[in-house]
Amino acid sequence: MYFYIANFLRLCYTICMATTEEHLRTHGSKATSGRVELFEVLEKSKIPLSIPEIMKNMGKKVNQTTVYRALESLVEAGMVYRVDLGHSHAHYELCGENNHHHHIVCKQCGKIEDVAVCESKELEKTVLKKSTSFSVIKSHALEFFGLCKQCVKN
Amino acid sequence: MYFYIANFLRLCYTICMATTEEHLRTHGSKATSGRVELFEVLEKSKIPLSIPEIMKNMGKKVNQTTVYRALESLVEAGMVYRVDLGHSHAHYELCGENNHHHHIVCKQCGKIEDVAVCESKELEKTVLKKSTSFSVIKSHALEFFGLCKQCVKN
DNA sequence: ATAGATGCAAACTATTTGCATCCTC
DNA sequence: GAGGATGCAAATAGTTTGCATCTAT
Repeated sequence: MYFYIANFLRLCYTICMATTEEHLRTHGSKATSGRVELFEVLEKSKIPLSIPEIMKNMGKKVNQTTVYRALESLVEAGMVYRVDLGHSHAHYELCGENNHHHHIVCKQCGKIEDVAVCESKELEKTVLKKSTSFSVIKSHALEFFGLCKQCVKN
Repeated sequence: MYFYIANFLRLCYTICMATTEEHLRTHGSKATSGRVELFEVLEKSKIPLSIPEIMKNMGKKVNQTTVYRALESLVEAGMVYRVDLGHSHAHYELCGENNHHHHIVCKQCGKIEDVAVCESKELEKTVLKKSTSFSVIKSHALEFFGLCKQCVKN
């Protein structure tokens, strides 16, 4: 019985690894153990992570420079978003297939919540129509800043 | 004749200074010569400026720390916006009374254009409705990234 | 075999802090 | 006169670069 469960789990793991690795390769990145793990750290997180947070969440010790460079190439390959949350450092987040979203950040405690609202297509069309010197929009950033219920109470 | 023009210009200058100074004071900031000039540098610029750009545009030499601190208090007082354009440093821009707007940035050449599009009120309402843990929205950031016509050609 | 990925050291850039002095109100 | 504003020096944080070595394809 335990044998079968173990086997099943191993299978899951193999499949999961395979898809992550495949995903990296199809986007022109080498599937090194470091990048696979970096990818999975981002995958597990519900909110955008800073560089130190990413490094903390990786089991294996990785060099900071390597993380910067890996993220840079993942961003360029369109697998990762770089998010600016008004702190003076970047946060990173996986580009989900169908979960394009934005964020709302508490100015007091820093809490981050995902926001599903986005009429991106509409917005981008309007912007291009109004713009005099731009003809292509590749992406956009939309973040809200406010107070969470907890902080409003206090 | 020239005398009258000169006088007129002096009057304009005086009025302008007076309003800038008054503006600073009513927002709880002291109207020092440095802050007045910082304010006017931002006022003259059509696009958000970085710290080095601001310092370059100020006639008087000012310390970088002072600029950081002045901007910090102007942002807190709600007179200035801090804008993140995907570079790894902040840009600053005056909050106009009735010209709330956003930006589109060229990924290739860095060109910045203002974008008038914004259904802020609508958006913020929707966001609050959907959010589980937030009840107040103070502000939002919306920037577009793409390619300007010039860069598309090349 | 080769091009990309990594680690280390060091440079560079961005931002913050402490303290003494100055200036506006 | 008091408290905010400034300048200087130095610390801290964030990011980038060069180079030698390693590794996935």
